[in-house]
Amino acid sequence: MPKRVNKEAKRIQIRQAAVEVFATRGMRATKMADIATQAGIGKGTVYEYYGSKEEIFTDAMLWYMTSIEDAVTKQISQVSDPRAKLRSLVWGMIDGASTLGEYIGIMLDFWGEGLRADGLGQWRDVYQSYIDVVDAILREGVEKKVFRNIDTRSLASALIGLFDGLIFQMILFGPDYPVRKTVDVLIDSFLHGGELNK
Amino acid sequence: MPKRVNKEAKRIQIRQAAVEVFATRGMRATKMADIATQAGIGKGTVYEYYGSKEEIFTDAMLWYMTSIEDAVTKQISQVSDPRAKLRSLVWGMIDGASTLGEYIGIMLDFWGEGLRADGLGQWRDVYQSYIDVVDAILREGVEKKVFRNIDTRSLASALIGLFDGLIFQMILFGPDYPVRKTVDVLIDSFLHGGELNK
Amino acid sequence: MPKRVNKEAKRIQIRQAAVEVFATRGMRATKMADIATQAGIGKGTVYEYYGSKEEIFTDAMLWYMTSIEDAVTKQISQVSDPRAKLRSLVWGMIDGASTLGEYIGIMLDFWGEGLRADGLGQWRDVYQSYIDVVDAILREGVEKKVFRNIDTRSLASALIGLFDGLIFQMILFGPDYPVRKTVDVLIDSFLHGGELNK
Amino acid sequence: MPKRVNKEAKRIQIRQAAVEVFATRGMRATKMADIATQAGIGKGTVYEYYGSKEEIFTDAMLWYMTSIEDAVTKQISQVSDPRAKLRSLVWGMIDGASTLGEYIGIMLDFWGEGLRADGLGQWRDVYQSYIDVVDAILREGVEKKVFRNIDTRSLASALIGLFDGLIFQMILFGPDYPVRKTVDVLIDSFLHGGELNK
DNA sequence: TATGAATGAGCGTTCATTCAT
DNA sequence: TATGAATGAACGCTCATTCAT
Repeated sequence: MPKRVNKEAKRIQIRQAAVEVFATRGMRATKMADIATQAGIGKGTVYEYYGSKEEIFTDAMLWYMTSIEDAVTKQISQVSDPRAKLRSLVWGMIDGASTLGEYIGIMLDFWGEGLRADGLGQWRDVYQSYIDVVDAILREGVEKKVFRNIDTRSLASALIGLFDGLIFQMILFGPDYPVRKTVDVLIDSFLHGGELNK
Repeated sequence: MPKRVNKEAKRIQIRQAAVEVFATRGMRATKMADIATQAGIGKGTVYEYYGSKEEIFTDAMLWYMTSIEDAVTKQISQVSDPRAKLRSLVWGMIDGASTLGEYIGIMLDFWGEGLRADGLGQWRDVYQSYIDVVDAILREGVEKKVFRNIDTRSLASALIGLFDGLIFQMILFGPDYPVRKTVDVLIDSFLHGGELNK
Repeated sequence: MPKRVNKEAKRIQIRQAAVEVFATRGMRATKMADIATQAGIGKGTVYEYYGSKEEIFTDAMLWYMTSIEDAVTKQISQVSDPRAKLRSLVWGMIDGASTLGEYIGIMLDFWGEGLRADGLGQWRDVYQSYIDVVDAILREGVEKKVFRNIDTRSLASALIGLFDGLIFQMILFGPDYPVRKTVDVLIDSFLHGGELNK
Repeated sequence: MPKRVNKEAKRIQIRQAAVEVFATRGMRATKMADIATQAGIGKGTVYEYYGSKEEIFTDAMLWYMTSIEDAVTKQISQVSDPRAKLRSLVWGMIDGASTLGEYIGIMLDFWGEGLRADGLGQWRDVYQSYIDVVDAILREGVEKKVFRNIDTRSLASALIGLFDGLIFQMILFGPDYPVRKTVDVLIDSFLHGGELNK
């Protein structure tokens, strides 16, 4: 009988290795040999679990995005007040990305490569799903008369966009970039308005 | 030095051609031959004006970002009220990107490739410059007591991030994405606050 | 030695599976995995019975050629008249190939691959054996004064060559190719001569 | 200005190199690097003239077959008697192949690879063309009452098949194989019939 | 100066074979 | 004995860059 392996576990092992090298060197500069080496297996073995480099990339992307979404969902489930939920949401996203910490650079490739080719559909689904989560919170807030009667869908979209933009600057300016302060300021501005008096 | 002028004109011609193909196919999928063809010159000639594909890419990136900044600066110089300036600023960014319209896909590569390699420094400068412009507007508003006493630097950073995020969604969701409405809602939320009563 | 029998039976099972996939996809395009799957056994098991893909191929080739030879021998043993024997011979070859019917495409690989590498010797032996059979018939005919005093060896070689050429055209032109008519015409021409009067 | 090259001449140079290595090692065992080396050029240069290995192979095949056809056509144009034409035809084919002499082994690949994939159509055309030429000679002989009223089409097909079979044996048995005698015997048998008396 | 023919390092992928179980 | 997971040598093809003209 042949060696028994946990196929799924090995896929994860490879994906993990891939995320590490993708994050460091970028998708294009990452060679299959790099992934194999990082995973501690032979080059050919990678192809027993993934059909192509592209497939690994897509899988890594989905896993990463889903991980963040999970972190977010977990965060917001612990509070009930829409205002707190909103804060919690943004923090969840940031923390989700930060937990995956050193791999955050992989987002660059998600943005750069993920939209080319056929990945667009899945990518759109992931984003739509993000937006839906935020939208739900905002609508709850409006219903509970905690938020003004805003266009929740647009605002949700904007908040997700904001999140991406911040991630980008985290990467651009490095670990010294004060994400947390920036986020706090922004949420505060949103909640209380920036205008002095009207 | 009439030659000098021609030299510069040809560089621009090449850069323009490069932007077009980069935007359509993406940096990695763009071959030097494509750029040469688009520019209507020989493949070898490109190397008389640029040392490498990388150099063309960086130049295109800088030109694109600067173009947007110019559009913004022009927009905001026409109004004086900080609130109007803020709106004008965001609109300027969106319009800047929209004027460059069909090339917006190039942003994906700027994010994906621009930060790898040595372009990071210049990239940071460009962003810092963007943030400075926004910061100036916000500080002016605070000084004029139009805005609350907010952390202008953080907010400026956040607004720039928001802009990037929206550009991304414009690309992701295609021409049907309602950028303008989203932007309006967000600015409105910022100015007047989302919370119902305080 | 009951194991011996099983061993042999499995070799045949594998060879049969190999012939099927070789005929369909061709030797080079056939993967060891295909043969294993077709044989309903594991990939590694194949190596318990054959040392290499090359070895399977050679074995399949020899079996196929021998099968045809057997069909021929059987056919001609049923008649005694040299003329009838000659017809019977050619028909035997054609039928032998046709009985193996759908696998006829495998001949392409026998011709294309069989002569490279070290298979040449065995290949020569097989053909020599074919030629000897035909030669015997012709010599018998000459001795019985049924055929003219021809160079039987050369003619035998030519007839075998003819057979190969027809097989090739059967493959090339597909099932619509009228082998039987062509063969009839040829044998008739040989027996009665093509020239009108001498 | 760039170096001026005779594109067509270089294609021929590459094809020639390809024929040499294909004949020696076989199509599958021939590496693009081998062809390049043989042609005295760089590996990448080959791709300036041919899109793929497959394309080179097809081109070589067509050229080879056409060369033989040309030799045949030339041969038979020099005689007028159908009997002489028939002899001349077969000799033309053999000589055509022999002139291309040491490359005759390439026929193995033509048979083995040429029928797989999409080469089938062209291959069929080439053969049909061969058969047409032979058919014309035979029909002329029948019309001139030199040959019996035979099925010329079938016989033409058979003669072409015979040719292939002989080529095969030339390869199989090597330079000592007496092609010429075999051919002579066969043509003689055809013209005068093998049967002693009727 | 302008060109495009030439180049070869480099990489994704395949698959026959091995071997631990 | 039987298996299939693991492997890495091998190869077709790409394309940025060079340089002879």
